[in-house]
Amino acid sequence: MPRAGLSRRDVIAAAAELADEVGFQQLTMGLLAQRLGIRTPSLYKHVTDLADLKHGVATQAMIEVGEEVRDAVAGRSGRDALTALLGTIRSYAMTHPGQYAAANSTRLTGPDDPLLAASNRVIGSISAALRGYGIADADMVHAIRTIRSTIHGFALLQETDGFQWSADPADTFDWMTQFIDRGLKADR
Amino acid sequence: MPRAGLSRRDVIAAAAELADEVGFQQLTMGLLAQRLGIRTPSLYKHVTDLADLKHGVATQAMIEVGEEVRDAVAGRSGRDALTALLGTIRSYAMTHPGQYAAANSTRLTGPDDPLLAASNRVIGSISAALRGYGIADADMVHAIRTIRSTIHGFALLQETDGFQWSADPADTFDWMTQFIDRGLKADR
DNA sequence: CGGGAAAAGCTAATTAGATTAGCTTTATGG
DNA sequence: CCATAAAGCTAATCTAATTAGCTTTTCCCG
Repeated sequence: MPRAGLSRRDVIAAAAELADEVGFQQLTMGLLAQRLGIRTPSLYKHVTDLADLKHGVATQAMIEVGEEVRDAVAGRSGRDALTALLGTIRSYAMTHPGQYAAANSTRLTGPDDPLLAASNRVIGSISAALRGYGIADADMVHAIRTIRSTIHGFALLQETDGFQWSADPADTFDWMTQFIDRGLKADR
Repeated sequence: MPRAGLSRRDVIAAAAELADEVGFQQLTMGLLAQRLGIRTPSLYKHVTDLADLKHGVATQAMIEVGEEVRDAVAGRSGRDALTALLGTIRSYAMTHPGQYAAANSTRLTGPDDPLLAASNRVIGSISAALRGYGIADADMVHAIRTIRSTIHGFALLQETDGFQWSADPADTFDWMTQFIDRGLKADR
């Protein structure tokens, strides 16, 4: 019989796709093996265990978010940059719910975790997007964290609870973007 | 042999405590049974299954958050109310990480889910806390969602990725509170 | 007081998933 | 061509959830 000829990269990519379909929590070795047309134990030739697989998906996703955000923010500043930043992340979260969840709910394995490096690249782009606001150095950390919290919270709440209320989440997102933009512009 | 004499309430309370210790995801029937001094299958006399148990923990937690938030906000307004609101939720998230995660990551089972009712009570308190800011009705939904997103995101980021952050998260939290306070005060 | 049913436990057995051990087959570089 | 590492496979183990069916308390009611 022919051989699938898989690499670690292939396996993780398939897992990422599967995670988007069934949810990151529901990602299972059996399901993935089935998807790849191999038996479950064969997966262990490519990943150490389920934790490693999930960590790989998280890292890959964070790298991708980092690239998209970098490109979105490039050449823009101030409100434009902020809008592009937030929009890109939200869009990623909506089109890749499993991968987004992976990227943002996976614990770091240590100080040399590639997920940390990828994460830092995203933070770098956030930082770049804020450059035009003239935020004091001392406030930068807080501003970045506030923005991360906001987007992340929004993405999660929308996914879990869907915002029971009738209003369109997209409108809230725009409102929130404007809210942050004004807040960052305000004298401090 | 004597009987434990447990009720559903007891079981859920023990599960909540356990969730705070080992993490909501790691909450297991076996661990809980052990904690209660009974055999695993006996738990099924009190809860339908693991999902029911976790949902019960989530609901209980949301009810508790609702009460704490209601009390914290009572008799305050404007910035005072906002600070009390945010501080209370953050404090709950820090002292009861498992229960906080439960309350905010559990999907509703339907429109008559008691978790939804509990959730709405929390939202009611947020709404009350914002009363003093004179926010237009049309903006209220967005303001509430923005605040929920912010706190929730903050709590989750701190928990997941948390100590990567060099600066004190408490400082960021204060900064964020002030940021929101100013934003809500601003003319719109 | 006595009986009996419901409640609360228990043991045994099944099932799904993850993981490990050890064997087999395919590619492929020399 | 062939030795060998990589990529698969089957069989077996282990943990956790769940179900079935039996036993023992409780405790209400006559």
